[in-house]
Amino acid sequence: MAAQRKSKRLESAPAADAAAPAPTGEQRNRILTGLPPEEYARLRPYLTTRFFERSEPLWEPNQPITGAYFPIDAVASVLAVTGDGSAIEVGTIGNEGVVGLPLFLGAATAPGRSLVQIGGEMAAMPAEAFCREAGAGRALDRLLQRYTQGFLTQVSQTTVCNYHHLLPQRLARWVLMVHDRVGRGELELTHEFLGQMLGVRRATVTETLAQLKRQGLIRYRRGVLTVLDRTGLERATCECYRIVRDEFDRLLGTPVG
Amino acid sequence: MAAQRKSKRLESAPAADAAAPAPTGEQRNRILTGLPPEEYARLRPYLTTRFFERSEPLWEPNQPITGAYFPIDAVASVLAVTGDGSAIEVGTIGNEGVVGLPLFLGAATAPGRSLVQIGGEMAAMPAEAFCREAGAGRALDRLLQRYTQGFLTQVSQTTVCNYHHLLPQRLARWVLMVHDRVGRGELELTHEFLGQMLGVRRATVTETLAQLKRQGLIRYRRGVLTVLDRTGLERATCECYRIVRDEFDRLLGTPVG
DNA sequence: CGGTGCCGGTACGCTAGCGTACAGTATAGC
DNA sequence: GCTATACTGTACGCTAGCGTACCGGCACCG
Repeated sequence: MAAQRKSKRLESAPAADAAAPAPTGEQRNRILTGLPPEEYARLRPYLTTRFFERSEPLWEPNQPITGAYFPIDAVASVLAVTGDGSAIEVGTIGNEGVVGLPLFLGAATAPGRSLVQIGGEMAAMPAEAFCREAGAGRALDRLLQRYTQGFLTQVSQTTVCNYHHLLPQRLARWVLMVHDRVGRGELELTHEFLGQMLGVRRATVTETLAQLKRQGLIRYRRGVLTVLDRTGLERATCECYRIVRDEFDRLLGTPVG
Repeated sequence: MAAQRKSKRLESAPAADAAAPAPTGEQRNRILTGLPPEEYARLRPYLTTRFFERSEPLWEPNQPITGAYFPIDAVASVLAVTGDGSAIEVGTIGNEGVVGLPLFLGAATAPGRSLVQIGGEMAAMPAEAFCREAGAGRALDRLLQRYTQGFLTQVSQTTVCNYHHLLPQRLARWVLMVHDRVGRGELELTHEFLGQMLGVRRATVTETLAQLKRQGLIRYRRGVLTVLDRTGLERATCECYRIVRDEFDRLLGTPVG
C-alpha cells in the first residue's frame, strides 16, 4: 500500500512537469479531484496555485483566517498553543485535505496556529468564496464533512500517541506521515523545527534522530532528512500511524482511487 | 461568568422539577434550545430521554454508532485508544453539545470510545433519524458545524495541555469542565476512573487530589468529589480552561443567551 | 577568502510521573 | 453484624525527557 502510494507519485510528478497545464497540479489534491467536474469548474476561478515557503504562517491565534489552502506537494501543520508559549502540532495536512476547516465549520478565527511545514505548492482560495461554496449543499460539503471526521481522528490519535508513546515511535510516525504527503524522500527541515512540532527539545530530537539513523532508517545532513527504509520506519512506529491512515482511506477512498 | 452559569442552573433546575412537562429536561441542552421551534418539533418524536449510568458505553472502537445523545445533566466523554490498551480522554460533552459527531460527519464508526462520565439524563436519538435530520440543510446543521469547531478546539487544547502542563493544573481543569456541565457541586467518581480519563496512575490521582484538598479547593470521600472553591480552582488551573470555554461561548453564544 | 550565523552533537544534573506493591477503611450484600 | 469488595493512602526505586550550556562545523554573505 505504501508502495502504491509512492509509485503513484512517481508517475504523476513528471507528468505535471511535462504538461504544466492551467490547473497546475491541482489534480493531485484529493479533495479537488473528488469533486464532480462541474463543481470543480465552479471553484477553478477562485483558485490560485503558488509555492509556499517553509514556516510561512497560514493563520495566527484568534486572527482572521483569510483563505483555505489545498496542498499539492506542500505539507501544512495545525498547532495548538498555550498562554505560556509552548505549542504542539495537532494535525498534519497534505494533498489528502485542506487547510481551513474552521471556515467550513463557521468560525472566522481559531485559537491555534497554522503554518507551512514542508514548502511546496498549494491552491489557495479566498475565505469568502470558500465559505460560500462549502456551504452550498453540494458535493464539496460532503467531502469536507468526511475530511473533518478524518482530521478529528488524526487529532485524537495524536493526543494519545503524544501522551503514551515514546519519542522514537512518535518521530517515526511523524516522518512517515509527512513522507506520505510530500511524495519526495527528502524533507527539508531542521531539528529545531521538528522539536517544535513534536513539542520536545531540539537536543532530544538530535538524539532520537541519531537512533533512527543508526538503524539505517533515515539519513540526514544540515537541514535535509532523507527516508531510507520506509518499511523499517513502519516497523519502528506505533499503530497510531496505521489507525489514522486507514481512517482517512476509509473516509475518502484509497489514494489510488 | 462562572457565577452566571451556576445561577442560571439553579433557576432552571427547580423549574424543570416543578413543571415536569413532556420534554423532560431537554430545554437544558444548548443544541436543542438553539433550534427554532418548528425544527425542534420535528425532532421531538425521535427523542427519548432517560437516565444513563456512569461508565455506560456509548460506542466502542470501530463498532457501529447507534445513536446521538444530547446530555441534559449527564456528562459524556470521548476517548482515544491505542493498540496496547492505553487511552486518554480527548473530549468532554455536556449540555452544551451532543455525543455522536462522527454520525454528523458521515462516519458510522470511529476508532475511539465514548462513555458516560457522570451519570444523568440524556435525550437519545437513533442514528438514522439523526443523520437524516442533521443533513437536511436546516438550522441543526449550522449548529452542529459550529459545535464541531468548538469540539475540535477542545480536543486540540486538551492535547497541548496534557502534554505540557502539570497534573495539578490539568486535574483542576478537568474538575472545572465537568462542574460547568453537570451543574451540581458533587461529582460521583473514583480516583481510578479519573486516572483513566487523565491517562495517569490511580496513585498519582490520589496524591494530586490530596494537594488540591490541602488548598481547600475540593473535598472528597469514597466515590464523591465536591467542589468547594470554584474561583480557587480557576486560579489553580491553566488558561487552557478559559480558552476552550470562551471558544464555546463565542461559537454557541454565552450560556445565559 | 574570511567572517558570522545557523545548525548539529554531546553532557550533566534534575524531576514528574511510572510500576508495583501493600496496607488500611468505607460500603454493600448477606 | 460480618464479610467481601471496592476504594483510598503511601512508599520506593526507576526512567524519559527537560533545562542549560558549550563546542564544532557547514554555508552563505560580504
